[in-house]
Amino acid sequence: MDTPLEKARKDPESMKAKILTFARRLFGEYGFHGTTTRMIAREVGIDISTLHYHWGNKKDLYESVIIDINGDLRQKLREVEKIIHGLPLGKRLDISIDIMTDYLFDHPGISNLILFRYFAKNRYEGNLDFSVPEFTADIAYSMGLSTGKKDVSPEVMMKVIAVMNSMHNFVSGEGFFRPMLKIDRQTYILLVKETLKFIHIPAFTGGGNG
Amino acid sequence: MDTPLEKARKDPESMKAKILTFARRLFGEYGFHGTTTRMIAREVGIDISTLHYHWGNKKDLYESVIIDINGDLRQKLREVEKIIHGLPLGKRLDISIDIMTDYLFDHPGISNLILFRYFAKNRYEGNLDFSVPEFTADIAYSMGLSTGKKDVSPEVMMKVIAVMNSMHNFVSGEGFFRPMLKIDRQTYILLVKETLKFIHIPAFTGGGNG
DNA sequence: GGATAATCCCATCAAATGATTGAATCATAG
DNA sequence: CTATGATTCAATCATTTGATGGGATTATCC
Repeated sequence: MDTPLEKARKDPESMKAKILTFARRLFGEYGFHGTTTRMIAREVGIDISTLHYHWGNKKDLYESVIIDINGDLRQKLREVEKIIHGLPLGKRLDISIDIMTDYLFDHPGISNLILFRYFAKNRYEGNLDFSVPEFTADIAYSMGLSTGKKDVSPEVMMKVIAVMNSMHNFVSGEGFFRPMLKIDRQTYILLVKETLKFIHIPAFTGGGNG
Repeated sequence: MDTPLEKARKDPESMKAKILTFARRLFGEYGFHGTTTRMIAREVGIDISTLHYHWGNKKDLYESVIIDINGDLRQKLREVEKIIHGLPLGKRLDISIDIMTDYLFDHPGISNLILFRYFAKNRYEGNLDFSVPEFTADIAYSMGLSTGKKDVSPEVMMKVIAVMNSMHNFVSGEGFFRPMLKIDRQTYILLVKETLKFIHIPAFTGGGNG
């Protein structure tokens, strides 16, 4: 018995998948309360009742979106982990920043929704999310800041959070920062990578760059 | 002829000021669409009509909150600028991080609302905000990254944004990160300062710490 | 082809939400 | 005290919003 989310993943052309895609974008842009089921339905080009038919209520759809982006992010992090494995720390950071920045700019809903969950409350009951501590610990291990993926210290967790958040910030804040800087998208993405490397690499490599 | 905001500032005991205070907190926690006028009125302990009497419609109140936090932030930044003036860069960063972190933890609505404006869209028309580029340029000058407060390069603006955002992130994200790390508030604040210094000081001082 | 289930839309509902009206209350100057 | 204006609240409105029921349409299986 597949869940609606599993069905959607199996058939990306299905109505379920289409709704999920637009829901991700809109929830990411406007937040949970800022997005109406009618907005989502209108974007997809369907009736609200069709939306409810496929995904139940709004909260269920939202939670499916969250689970979905966590899945995507987990997969991408594993991919990056394989690529950088064994390289020196400076190089690991350099490559991770390049790959993850490109990926997040291509999938802005991920950064948007992650930040929303960090900073905004829902008026309805919030479900606990175990993905963030899991990811954070994994990255700490992958960066060589921890000897294992368990019992990572708060100090190290904070450093990893700082790195990840600065990426999400620039990706999700593009709509605000880019008009402010009056630069085009290509330049902005390049500048984001440069800035991230400028800020983070010295901290973890002791001033050197490799 | 005073605007409602000016009246509220003159008399912090007034109903206008009281409403503004609760509105700041709630808009910061739940965002524009996540906050209802009834939620604000209930917190203040008044009727919705009283709220509308003092502040007009919801959007006007929200914009007053934004102008208000910008004023507070501008004042605090000037204060910090005076304190760190003339010190070496590493020391300037060290002290700025201490003071601003304490200040923002004492006034969490500021970080919350700033981040909301960066990352979330409103369904209603967004008004341009000229405070952010202004503040950013001022900080760039204050950090010695720019020779003047005008014509600050995008590269430098990005670096300043990265520093400010990492502070706002930890302040605004306390409700998410602190339970995750299972540490008390005091420890968290200390850890935030340490992490911010660990990340940012090496980048701007070339590896040294003074 | 015909039965069956899945998918979709029109019409509609109930609750939530932003906002207003008009009457009551309070403060204060004359 | 009393008239005037400022402030507050109860009641109410119009719209938005989440959600559903029932019928139409389409796909699928036998």
